[in-house]
Amino acid sequence: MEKEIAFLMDVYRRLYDYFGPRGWWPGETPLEVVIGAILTQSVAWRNVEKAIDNLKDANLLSVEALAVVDQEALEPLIVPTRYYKAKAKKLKVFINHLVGDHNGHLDSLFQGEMEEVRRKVLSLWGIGPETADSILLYAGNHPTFVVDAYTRRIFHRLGIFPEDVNYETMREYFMRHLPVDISLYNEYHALIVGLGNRVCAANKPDCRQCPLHDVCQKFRKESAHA
DNA sequence: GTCCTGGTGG
DNA sequence: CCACCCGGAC
Repeated sequence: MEKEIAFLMDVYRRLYDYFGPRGWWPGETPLEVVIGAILTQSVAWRNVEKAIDNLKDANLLSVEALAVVDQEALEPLIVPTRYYKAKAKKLKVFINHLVGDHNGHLDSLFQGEMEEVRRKVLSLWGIGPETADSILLYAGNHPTFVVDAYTRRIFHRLGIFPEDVNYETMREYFMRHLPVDISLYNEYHALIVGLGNRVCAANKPDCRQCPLHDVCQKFRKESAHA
């Protein structure tokens, strides 16, 4: 048990020393974080920025404006994020719940015991575990660990998870072995994403410049063959 | 052609 | 388990 804490904190320190603080989430307000978390599903963040700029230019970055805008009017603005019809619906579903059950206030939505809030957010159509945890951590200041496809890929290569590990198993691993710390969870996930899209790529990982190469099982195996 | 901070429905 | 949603950068 103590070994896992030491390992996870060593990985964290290496990533932090390599990248520095990432300053996440890249959104200016809690509402923007929520919108970004939905729009970034399976899409590069670069595309999300375009959509958020479009929403901002249309004066739609407020609960009041999003509450009255038609779903069909939302669609053309978020085309850069792919699946724009589905995502327009997801945004409306979230806003409708926020207005209907919380008088439009995110503070009210986030109030209460974390797992209770998480179940409530997860029950909304279009909000899966990664989006829910991103919203809870980065907009709601709840200490939940966000995991994603990068986390699975990186920690599988490190030798920690099987390739087909599910979301909840990964989340529980981090939350069981790390101290409950919002800032740590915030930065750790951001660093994992940084490594995932800059170094530990799906096809051609750049293992030579990876700050984790000497503790990586996959790297050791490939070296053993050389 | 590949990959990108997923989620739903069959 | 798999199809679908369905744009943009490299």
